Amino acid sequence: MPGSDKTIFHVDMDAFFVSVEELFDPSLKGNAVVVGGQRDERGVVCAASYEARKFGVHSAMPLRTAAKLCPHAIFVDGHPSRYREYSEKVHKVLTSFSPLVEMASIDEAYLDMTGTGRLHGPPLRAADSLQRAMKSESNLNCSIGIGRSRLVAKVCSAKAKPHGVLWAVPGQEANLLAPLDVRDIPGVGKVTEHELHELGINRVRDLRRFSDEFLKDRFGKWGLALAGKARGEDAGGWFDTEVAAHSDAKSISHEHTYSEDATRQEQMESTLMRLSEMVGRRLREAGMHARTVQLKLRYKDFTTITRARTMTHPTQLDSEIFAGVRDLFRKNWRAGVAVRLLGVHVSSFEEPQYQQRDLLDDGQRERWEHALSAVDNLRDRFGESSVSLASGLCGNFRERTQRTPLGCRDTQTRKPSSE
DNA sequence: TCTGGGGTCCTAGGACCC
DNA sequence: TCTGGGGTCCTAGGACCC
Repeated sequence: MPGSDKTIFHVDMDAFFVSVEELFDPSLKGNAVVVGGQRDERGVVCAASYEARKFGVHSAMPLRTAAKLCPHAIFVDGHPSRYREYSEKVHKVLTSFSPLVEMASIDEAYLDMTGTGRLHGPPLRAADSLQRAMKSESNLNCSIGIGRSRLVAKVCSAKAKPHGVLWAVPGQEANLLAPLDVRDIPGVGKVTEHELHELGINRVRDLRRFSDEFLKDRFGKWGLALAGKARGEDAGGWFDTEVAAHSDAKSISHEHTYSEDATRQEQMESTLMRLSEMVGRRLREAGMHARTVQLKLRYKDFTTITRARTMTHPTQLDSEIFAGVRDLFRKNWRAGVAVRLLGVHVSSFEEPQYQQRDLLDDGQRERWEHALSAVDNLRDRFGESSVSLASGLCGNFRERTQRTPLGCRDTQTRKPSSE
């Protein structure tokens, strides 16, 4: 009988965003609640309470659709900092059960519980203790799936919701998966589901009619993984089941969808400036430097393009990120066509090589990075509007900055200086 | 029903080099 | 000069997840 001898827990918080919001406003409890924005806004549902789900509301659905399906729902804006705060509490509870905890996202985690029997008892008892500890220490409910692979554990936690526990007994994985819809396999989305249906594959058991070779030819590398998943294996087979602390980020991005499509170049470039500042700040906080900057541009009709540029040296400076995306924007925006969304994305993180190149230039760069970090700190302590950078100081563009009462910026980019 | 924002991973093609 | 093959880097797009 194949399989690892590991015991993996997948812990998934129940309606996480909604539950956190309820802690801050108990009057929400028991009601249909939609987190993500107001009922008439351009946006989608971030999370819905179980009461709202009864009316067909689910995440990623347009807010306006949710409002039609469930008119009595209470619409609440999201609060990312609250979710991060509670995510840390969750993480703390989990690490008291196993040293091997991998946060897979803000509200779910894998635990390697192998060999914890003497401390926590058999899997079901350990899961029960964990749920109780979670409730008493974070005030939140969670569901737990238990299996010999991450995949099986995750499928089980989904089936256990809400506030349940499901254990896939070793050796029974394939039988447990067989009757499930292929869509229940993590990684099978709308498109893959459709392609599988065309082959007559609707349930996981149908996958067994096809050889690994056939699935590989048809779906590439993914097909092979899929064949394994039907047996309950992780992507690299039974021996790939590792739970590891989270690896470093590979990209950082910020994007903005206008409440009304934009058509003015100055307006869009000021948005790109703001997004560049947000990205630069994240880089400085993480102590990272990026070599590739990318612009994302979505037109009114939803057609979307991305344009990237890789530089010779990595940066964390707002001005260099902005100079890159502004140039990409000017070269690629079809002038006059209304724009719905703009995004700034950086990747290819590398250590800067200060000594290697032009010493003068890089000495100046390093001083600028320190100066900007200092600005970040001041803004943290005294508010966003406490520091503004004078014209010309930010690099090869001039700006005049005004702040609205909300603290939002309206930056006008004027005549660029010579480049 | 009129479609967010933050990520990860994969594929495919072209440039370039040996 | 009629024309291989492998490797790496880069770009663009897309599927998928929460």
